[in-house]
Amino acid sequence: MNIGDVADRTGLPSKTIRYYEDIGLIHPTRGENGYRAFSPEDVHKLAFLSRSRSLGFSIEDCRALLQLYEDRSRASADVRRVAEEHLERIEQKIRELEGLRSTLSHLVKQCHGDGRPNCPILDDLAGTSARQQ
Amino acid sequence: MNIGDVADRTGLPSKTIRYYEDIGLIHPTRGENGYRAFSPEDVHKLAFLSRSRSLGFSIEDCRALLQLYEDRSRASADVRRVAEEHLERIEQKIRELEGLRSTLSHLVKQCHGDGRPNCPILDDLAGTSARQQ
DNA sequence: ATCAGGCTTCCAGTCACTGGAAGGTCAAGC
DNA sequence: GCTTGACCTTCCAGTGACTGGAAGCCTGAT
Repeated sequence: MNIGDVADRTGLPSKTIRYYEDIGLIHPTRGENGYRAFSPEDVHKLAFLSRSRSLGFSIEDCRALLQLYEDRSRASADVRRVAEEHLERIEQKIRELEGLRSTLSHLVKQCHGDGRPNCPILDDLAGTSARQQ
Repeated sequence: MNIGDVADRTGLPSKTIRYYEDIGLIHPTRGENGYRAFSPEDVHKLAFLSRSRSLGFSIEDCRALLQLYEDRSRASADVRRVAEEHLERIEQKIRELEGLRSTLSHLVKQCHGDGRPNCPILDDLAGTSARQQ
């Protein structure tokens, strides 16, 4: 299968698929014309990568997960650990963003947002007012 | 004031301060020895940038906010719009991450995480099981 | 024969820094 | 005066995960 068809099937752009080959995630063979020739396993791996990336796993996590997937004797605890660490990073990020949201929404509410120059948001940024949160 | 003192005062690394000069956010003068000489206004601007960045504003947002801050005749509505757009991006990001958290925590809960190879997480990634969410 | 569209490689750019190398400057101590 | 160590300078390269674009080959249809 050519790269365009694989792109259509997996939802990954051709550019991304070439990039995944560059960094050694997949190893498609080549036809006589120099085109990449993707096997069903290649397509399957790419679908795996597409799903993993859409869940926010880093490329290196994806590499590890793919290796675990291909390792018939792996322990599910290994996979679970990767997923749990990722989940913790996501939860940490959510907490950070919620803090920002709280501060920003306070500031936005305080700003009358009319044509006058006085602005509590700028006052906060400049440190000329007591900080929210 | 030398860059190291400014770094201590603003909490920004020296490298970052030099970078902010490179991209035209600040314009410190130079002493005879070639060292940057930071005025109190420079320090104030850097503190403004430090605070804005810590609230997650992009560098380009910061540039706009700094310009608004220095513009005595600006309308607070302009500032408010920048902040509101940023707030919306943050809320969007939180929603995305909450979706990921939900999917991942389902998967992690389903995985017994012992030494056996059977693993619902990999099954999901490989598309061999019905998807969560 | 020609043309559109798909394929190839390679290079540069994104964002906001960060690390490191190579070298100039300064203040203190001997 | 000399050394030492902590500063400061510039410049280049790397981060993550692509993305855009240029230049050129290949294929299938008209």
